[in-house]
Amino acid sequence: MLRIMSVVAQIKASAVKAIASLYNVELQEKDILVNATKPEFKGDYTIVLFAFVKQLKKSPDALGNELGNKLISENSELFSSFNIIKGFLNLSITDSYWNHFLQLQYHNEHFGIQPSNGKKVMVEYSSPNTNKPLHLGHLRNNFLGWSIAEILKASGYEIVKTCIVNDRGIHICKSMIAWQLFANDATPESTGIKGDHFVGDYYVKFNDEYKKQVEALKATGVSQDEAEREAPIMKAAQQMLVDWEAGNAEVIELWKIMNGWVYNGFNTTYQRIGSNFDKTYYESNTYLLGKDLVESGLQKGVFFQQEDGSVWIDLTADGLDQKIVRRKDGTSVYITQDIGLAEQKQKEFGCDQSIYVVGDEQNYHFKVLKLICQKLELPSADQIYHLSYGMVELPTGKMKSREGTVVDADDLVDEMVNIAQQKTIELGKVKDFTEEELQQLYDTIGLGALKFFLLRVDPKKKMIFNPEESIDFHGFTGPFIQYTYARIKSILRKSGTDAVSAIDGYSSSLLPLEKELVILLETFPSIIEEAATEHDPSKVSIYVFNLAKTFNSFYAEHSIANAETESKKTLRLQIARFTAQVIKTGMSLLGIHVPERM
RNA sequence: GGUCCCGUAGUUCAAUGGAUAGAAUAGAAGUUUCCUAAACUUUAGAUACAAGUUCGAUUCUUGUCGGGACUACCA
Repeated sequence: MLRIMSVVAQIKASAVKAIASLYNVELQEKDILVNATKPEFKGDYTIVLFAFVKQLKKSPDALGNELGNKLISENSELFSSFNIIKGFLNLSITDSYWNHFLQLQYHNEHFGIQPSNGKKVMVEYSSPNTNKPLHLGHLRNNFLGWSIAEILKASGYEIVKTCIVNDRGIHICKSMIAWQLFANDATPESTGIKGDHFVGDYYVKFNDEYKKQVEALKATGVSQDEAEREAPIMKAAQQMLVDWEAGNAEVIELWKIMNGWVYNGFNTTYQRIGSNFDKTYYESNTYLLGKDLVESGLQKGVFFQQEDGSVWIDLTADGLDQKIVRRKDGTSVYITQDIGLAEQKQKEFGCDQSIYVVGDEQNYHFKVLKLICQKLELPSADQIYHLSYGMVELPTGKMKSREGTVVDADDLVDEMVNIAQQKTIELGKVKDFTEEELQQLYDTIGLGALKFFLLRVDPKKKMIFNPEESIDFHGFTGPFIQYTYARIKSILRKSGTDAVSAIDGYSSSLLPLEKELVILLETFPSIIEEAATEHDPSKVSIYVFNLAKTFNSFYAEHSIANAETESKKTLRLQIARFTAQVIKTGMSLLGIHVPERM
């Protein structure tokens, strides 16, 4: 595939060359700051001169003039003119360059997609517990994981998507106990309740009953602590965990049945939101991993043993605390499992990087995990990358299941799809669609709105979701971009896309909005690159929105089908087709579909 | 107590140390004989506070005030 250097890269390269020949000074391309020129000034791209004024011992104006003249004389096919304002060298790119670029790329369906670079990256995301259904936080996690995987794929990496299911532990036993006590053999089938919700309901029932028992005990005069320890239902759950670990057949059987219900529910949700994994790990299989590493760590002197037999690592020299890695009863803890799992993944897939999409509440955990792996000199150590994302919060603060303020994933998806349906019917533009096509359209729009809402924000930052106000379908939203796409496709259908052909000579001049669009389109590959290196899908979201917005202005200002001349019509059709292509690719990097009509 | 993160229009979000801090939404005023008005155009509105570094600070440093996370022999 033909790879063209981006305009910005060309500007940097030619500036380095010009400065070398003018002043005999060797600069690096990264030393040269090139920005898009602000709209109030003439030009397309701007070189900021201050950075090397001192080094070259020139006044900004003199430097700008000499550099500007040199650039134009050496690169006449690229630069048409320049001006200098207060230390900023504004460069205009020739229309013929933009035309040439457009002719080369407008029909390229893989524009922005890099060929394989031979490297493999693992992305772990979702990581649900099997005692309750998925919620809004899981959605952000899933969409981020999916999008990062797509963005890295587009950057040339091979991707392995994994999920670790937390399917064992006291919380699962709580649901199981409550089911035994209160269900009277009810099942998701008998009640018609989705499996994960069904099991989640018993988890809630457990907590209700537990609370009652604690209160009852306290009424008899025991302390809060003791009541919490002695509540019969809690003791039953703890006993069940012991039985599970001992392999008690009856308990294991029930555990399998209830987890099966939950997996059915999860699968429905994953399918609905378009998420999947290449490999799913289950903690019931991995929780014993890492034990042997504790032994070797002890021998290497990385870990130390306390008198009670528990094993620790001292990270105080690294500014962290002491951390336990094996309990006194010999069982391993969460972090030990994670060390073992990291090694397991490494052996199984041999990836160059392993990305964990996990909330920022676990920043400390991953810092410790990486550090321990490094101290143990494990091959997996340097591949660990924690893609830490902020929590989704309500205006009132954190979502709390105990207070019933959790926004359920299935409910939210349903709500979004319903709104999409309602608005589509109101507008009445697709009355000829079949029922199946309509359902698909509602899903596309509803999920598009939801995914875009969660992916338009910098992943590192926490974000606020207000359940009182539904997610918007206007403005900086998924449906806005989908609508722009559908509009373009409509134009192309009416004109016949095959009619688009090369225009004569690359000489036709571009109107401001035409040029703005071509310039934006040209930056798409570098946006993907930036999103990949920063692990930040919001870069793509913002870009695609700006592209759609610019196209809509263009569309309102200039007619495509009834353009002034035939060559203008061809040019605009090419721009429109190219824009649609980039919107489609960009949205696919976010896991969002675009409709042909809406 | 310790470690870390965050304070930008009424609200939700942008801004690799660069020009007059961008958008969206809510507000005000407009646009439909013509390619989809889920659109377009115009308008008003913000860097918590105080010092410092710099030609230049939302961005870097320090302090103050406010908010949050983590600091489990839970996962």
